[in-house]
Amino acid sequence: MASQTEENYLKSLFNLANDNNEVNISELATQMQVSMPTVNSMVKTLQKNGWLIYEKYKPVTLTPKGKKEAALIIRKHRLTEMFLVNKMGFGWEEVHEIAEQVEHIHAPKFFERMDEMMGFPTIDPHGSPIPDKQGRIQEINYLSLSDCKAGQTVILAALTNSSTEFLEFLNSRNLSLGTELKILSKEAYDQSIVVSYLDHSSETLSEKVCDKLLVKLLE
Amino acid sequence: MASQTEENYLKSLFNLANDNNEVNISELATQMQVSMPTVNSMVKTLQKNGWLIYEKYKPVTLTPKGKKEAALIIRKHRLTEMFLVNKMGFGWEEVHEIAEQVEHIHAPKFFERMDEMMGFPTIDPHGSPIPDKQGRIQEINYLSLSDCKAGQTVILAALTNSSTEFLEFLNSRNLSLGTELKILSKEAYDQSIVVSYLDHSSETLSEKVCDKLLVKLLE
DNA sequence: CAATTTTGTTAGATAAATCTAACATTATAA
DNA sequence: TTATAATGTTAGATTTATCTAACAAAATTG
Ligand SMILES: [Mn+2]
Ligand SMILES: [Mn+2]
Ligand SMILES: [Mn+2]
Ligand SMILES: [Mn+2]
Repeated sequence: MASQTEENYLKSLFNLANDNNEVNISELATQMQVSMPTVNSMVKTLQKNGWLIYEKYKPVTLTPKGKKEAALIIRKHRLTEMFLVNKMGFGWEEVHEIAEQVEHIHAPKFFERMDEMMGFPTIDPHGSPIPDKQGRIQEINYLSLSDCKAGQTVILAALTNSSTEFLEFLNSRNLSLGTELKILSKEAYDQSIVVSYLDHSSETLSEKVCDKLLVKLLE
Repeated sequence: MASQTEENYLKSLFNLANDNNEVNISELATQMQVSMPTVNSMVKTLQKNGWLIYEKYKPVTLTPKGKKEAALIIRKHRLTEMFLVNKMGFGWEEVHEIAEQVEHIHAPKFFERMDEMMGFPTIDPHGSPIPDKQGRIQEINYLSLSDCKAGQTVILAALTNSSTEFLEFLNSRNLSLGTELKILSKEAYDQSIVVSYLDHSSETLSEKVCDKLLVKLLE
């Protein structure tokens, strides 16, 4: 069984993996907020325990076992976030920190009950997919709002970043998942987009914001 | 902030404390399932951090700060157990192991929401009192079923032991908190008691079982 | 009270997870 | 293509939580 520390490394490895499933030591060090020697020694441990493949001076790669374990921790994280929002009344900006701790609890029934009580949700409160019990993730290909054009109507479906600050910004504008946005115009100079939704007849969203909003095109 | 390990020591210290608030190193070692030298070194650490008073060859004593911290961890444990039973449909025999992990989560709002959702319960699923937010415990003086006499009617209110095995024994006899028991007779030889309750017209409970059943006398 | 048992301490070792300083390799760029 | 920068490794130290072996103090008992 992976330690809590190892579990956090596995999650980061899973999230950082590129198209070749590779992760560099330096990226991992940055992500985990530890020094490179710490990562170097940890990847040796993780390899010894069968979670990843490591060769000197090469990027590391999760084994299938490591990938599944990571996905199952992410499953616990996202189920917890959804439970906190749907069953306990938390805001989507409050749940990440709590889930970061709850994800390490070893009690399959606890998470199965959450899952059942919520009717087996497939996405978390930020629109990210919840891996299934086998650790499989259904990847959905949303469009970034930045790539949309004036005249289109879209539905806010997910976020590429779920920091508390960004979520609080969205709260301040009454933006939540499922909101239908009409794109009124797009400014060529700074790529900002003007949208209307609900009782907001005209709201300007900067490129920085639009990049982080994933949407479904209506039709 | 106490480490998870320190938190578990604080809980054990709280539970083992005698009338003079003292705990012996050997008791603590047994309870924590570690060696005496391990406890010896840990109590020095706990003293250094202000959780207890330690003098060579003397039993240790929690400081008020240590006592409060312990009570607040026990509060999280018992709130969790109650939440698992009342809001998530777990049996009273399934919740201790999960609560043992959840009690270490640092997220005051999480436990406050549980508390709110349950309407501020004062006892856990095994009848033990839930300390308040200040770490104060309301001690209730129940009677042991062993000390009751034939002819008396009592209500099962709490347990002195909540091991899974004992809880499963109680389940098998349909005994749960709140059950009204009529004491039909008491065997002088082995102190066993014959009771009737619900649709059980005559059930014999050994002294070993009666010792662990805490009851309220009806009038 | 002296012998024995129980309880507690010290010393020294180990494993996990981290660090800094120094060095090595690989990648980038002048 | 060599100098420089970026990335990665090694060595050695630290902290936390644990252990066993050896010893010391306190309590119990004959
Ligand atoms: Mn999250
Ligand atoms: Mn985590
Ligand atoms: Mn319990
Ligand atoms: Mn615990």
